Amino acid sequence: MKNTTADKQARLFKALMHPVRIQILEILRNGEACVCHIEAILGLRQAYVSQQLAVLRRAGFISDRREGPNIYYRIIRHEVLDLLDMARALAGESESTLPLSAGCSCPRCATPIVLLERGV
Amino acid sequence: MKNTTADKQARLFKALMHPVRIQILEILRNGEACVCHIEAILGLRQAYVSQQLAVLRRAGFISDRREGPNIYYRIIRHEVLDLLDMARALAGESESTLPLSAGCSCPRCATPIVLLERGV
DNA sequence: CGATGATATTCAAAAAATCGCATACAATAG
DNA sequence: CTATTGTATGCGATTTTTTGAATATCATCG
Repeated sequence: MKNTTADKQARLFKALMHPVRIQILEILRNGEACVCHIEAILGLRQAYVSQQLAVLRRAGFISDRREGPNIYYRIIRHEVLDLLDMARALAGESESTLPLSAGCSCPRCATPIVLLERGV
Repeated sequence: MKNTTADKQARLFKALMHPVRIQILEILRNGEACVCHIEAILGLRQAYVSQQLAVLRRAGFISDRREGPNIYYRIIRHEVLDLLDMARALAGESESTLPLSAGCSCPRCATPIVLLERGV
């Protein structure tokens, strides 16, 4: 595998060239989320979401953390969000219309908002 | 073809996911260039360069202008250079090492530098 | 221990991108 | 008009990506 500057740049863009991966990053923009959460928001199968998460992980954009049976993903290279913003502007879109909440069964979603706000 | 915000963003990244196209944009960063020029700098065949230029043109990043037998390409969405810069930074590279001059037979290249500087 | 729920990985088929070759086209020279 | 030069496009073989289905793993509960 070649490793010029252009190759490295191309690999980053390659990881972003898929709408589902872009939507996943938009979800993670608001903070950690478990797979079941992403699955519920996007209406996609678990295995498929896991695959796309793996691509983003290999690209170095996100990382994961296990909490009991759930695995929470988060963005570790926040610059990638700037890339998304810039591309959105170039595409002539002002907002990314994405449902950000979803009813999934992970403990975080199951916990009433009131308690979350109290930091419980 | 779907047309959500994420789809549009993905199409832009798709046009940038190839090292040769990134290198072409880096060449055009310095101003107009004809196909023979790009061909000479990158050491690629003419038909191949034309194909990559077509992808960049369809993505709306560049435009062309005919001058006699030569066709000069230029960037029309300069924001794309910001995307390249940002990706380069994310890749941990500070400079794009790219030969910017080349000996090709187009009138512009054939004109001695001295004359170009005088605006001839 | 076995069962269950959450997630990851593997495999294969379908779709798309890459890239070389041949050819078409436009402009100029003769 | 014909030949030549600079460029574009069409076609096909190869490679890569996508996507679903099946399976594996890992933590927890009983």
